Amino acid sequence: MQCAGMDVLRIFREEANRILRDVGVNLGVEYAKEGFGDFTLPCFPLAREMKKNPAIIAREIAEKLEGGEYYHRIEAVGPYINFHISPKKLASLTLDAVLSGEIFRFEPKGKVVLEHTSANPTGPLHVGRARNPIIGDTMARILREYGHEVEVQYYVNDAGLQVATLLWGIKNLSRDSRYRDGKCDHLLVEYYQAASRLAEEREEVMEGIRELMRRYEAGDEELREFAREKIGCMLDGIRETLERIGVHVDRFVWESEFIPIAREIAERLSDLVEEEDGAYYVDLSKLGVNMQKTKFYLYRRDGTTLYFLRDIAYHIAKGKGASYLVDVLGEDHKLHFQALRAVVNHLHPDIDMRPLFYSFVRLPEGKMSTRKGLVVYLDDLLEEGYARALEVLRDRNYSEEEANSIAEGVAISSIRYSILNVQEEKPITFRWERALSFEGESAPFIIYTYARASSIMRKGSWGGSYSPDLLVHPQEIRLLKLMARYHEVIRNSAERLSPYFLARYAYDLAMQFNQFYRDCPVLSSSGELRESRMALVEAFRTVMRRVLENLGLVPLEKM
RNA sequence: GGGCGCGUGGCCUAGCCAGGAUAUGGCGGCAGCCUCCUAAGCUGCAGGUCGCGGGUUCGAAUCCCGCCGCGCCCGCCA
Repeated sequence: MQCAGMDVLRIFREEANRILRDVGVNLGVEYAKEGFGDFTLPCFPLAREMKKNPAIIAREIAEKLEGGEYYHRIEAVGPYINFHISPKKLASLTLDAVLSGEIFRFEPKGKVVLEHTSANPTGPLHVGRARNPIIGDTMARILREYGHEVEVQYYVNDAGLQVATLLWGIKNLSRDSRYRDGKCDHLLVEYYQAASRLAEEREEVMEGIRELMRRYEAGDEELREFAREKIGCMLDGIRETLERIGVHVDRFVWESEFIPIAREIAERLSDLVEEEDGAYYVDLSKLGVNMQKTKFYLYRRDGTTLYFLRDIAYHIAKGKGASYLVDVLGEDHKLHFQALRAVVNHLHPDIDMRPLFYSFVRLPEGKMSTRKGLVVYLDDLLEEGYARALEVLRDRNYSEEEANSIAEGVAISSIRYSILNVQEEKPITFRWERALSFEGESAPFIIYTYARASSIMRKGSWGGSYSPDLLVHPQEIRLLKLMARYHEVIRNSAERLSPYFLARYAYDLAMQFNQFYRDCPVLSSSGELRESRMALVEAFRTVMRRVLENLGLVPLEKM
C-alpha cells in the first residue's frame, strides 16, 4: 500500500500502460467513451509513424496483449484498442480502499493561506457576492482534503473610503433602526446608503469623510475605538450569515494593521515609484510587464495610503511560511491582481500567488446594487429556502424539531450547490426557482440518495463481509467505477483550483446510485449477494458523505 | 477605443486545459411508474446550424486567426 493513499483508478490505468509497454508501445491510455470499455488507446499517432492503417495496427497490437487479473478483455475496435476492467478486481480494490478509508488519504502538503469574501463591512452579504464565500469555503475544504494545511482569512477593509463613509453616516445621521434581530449589518447599512448619497450630492460631506479617513490613518484613538466597535458589530452580522451557510473563517485580518508596514514597503519600491501632484504611484512598465495599465497609485496627494499599497503589504505578510496563497476574487479584480502579483514578486519572487476568479451573480434586471434597491440579501434567500423546504416536509411524519433541522440543511445545501454547480468563470443570473431548486441537478437530489442509502443500512444489518465476484450487475460496476475515481476528482479540483469538478462528481455519483437503487434490490436479496450489496451501499454512503462534507452540503440521514 | 472572460435545443448546463468513435445532463412541455429498500425518485417522447466565417489536421464543440453579441476592467474607489 502506498503512503499516498489509494488512487484506485490510477492503479488500473498504470497497469494498462504497463501491459502496453511490455509489447513495446509507449503511449498512455485515455478514458474511453461509455460503451467502449474503460480505457482506450487511439492508434492514429502510431499509424502516422508507421504509415499503416490504424485499424490494422490496433488489431495487431491487441492480439499480443494479456489482460491479467486487472482486465478481463482487451480488444481492437476499429482504430482503437479498448481495455475492459475486470469487475472482480474493481470491486475488491474499490471496496477495500473505501471501507478502510485508504481512498481518502492524501500525501501531506504545505500550508496554504486562502483569502475569500473580504467584503467591505458596510452592509449585509447579498447574493451578488455570495459566490465568493461559497466557492472560497469549498475550495478551502478541498485543499484540506488534498493534504494541505489551510488557513482561511477574511481581509477587513476598514481603512478605505467606503468604511469612512459608513462611520461618517453613523456619526452624523439618524435613522430609524427598524431592522430585524438587531443584526448590525442590516441595521447599519442604512447609514452607509444615506451617507453615500449625501457624499455624491454635497462636497462638504465628502470632505468630512476624507477628514475622517485622515484621522483614522493617523491613528486617532477615539476614532479607532469607535470604528472597532461599529465595524466589529457589522462583521458579527456578516459572520453569523457565513456560519449559517457553513462558511468558517479562521482569521479576520484588519487592513489598518498594515498601514505602518505598507509605508515601509513603499520605501523598498523606490526603484518603481514616481510622483505626480504630490501623489505617488508605481510604474510597472519598469518591470517590463505587458499590461494595458502600468500606473498604480500607492499614496493619495494628502499622504494617505491606497488599497493597492496596503494589499501589497498584506500579501507579503501572508506569503511568509505559506507554500502558496489563494485569492478568491471577482472578475473585476483581474487587473488589480495582475499588478499586485507583479509588485509582490518583484520584492519576493518566492511568494506564489494564485487567483480563483469568478463572474458575478446578477439579477434579471441587471447588476445587483444595494443603493438602487436591486438586491437580494443572503439572509433572505436562506429564510425563503428554509420556508420552502418546510413546505415540502409538511405532509411527512417528522417531528417539528426534525423537520426544522432537515429544512435548514436543505436550504443551506441548495444555495451552496446552485453556486458550486456552475463553472466559476461563467456568469449566473439569479432566479429564485434556480437557487432554491429541490429537483434535478440540485443538492436535495444528491442528499436524497445519501438518505436512501442510509435508510437501507439502518434497516438491514450488515455483517461486514462481501464477495467481490458477486457484484457483476452493470449498475453495480458503474457505481464502483465512479467511486474509484474519488482520488482523481479531488486532485483535479485542488490543482485546478475549481470546486466545480467536485460538484459535478457529487451529481454523477448520486445519479449512478439512483440507477443502482432501481435495478439492484438490496434488502430483499439474500445470502452473500445481500451482504455484498450492503457493502456497496455502505461504501457509497462513505464516499458520498465525504463528498458532501467537502462541498459543505449537509448529509441528512433522513429527509 | 484597448485588455480579459463568456456565447452549446424555449431556458440552464457538461464536454474545451492534454483534438478522436453516436454532443452530457437538468428545467419547462407531453405520456407513463408508488401491493416493491423514502416518488425531493424512475421510465419514455418531442426539441441542437456546438455565435458566424476562415485555417491547422486523417479528424475540430475542443487548437489558431478574424468578426459579431454579452459581461467585467481600463479611478489619487475597493
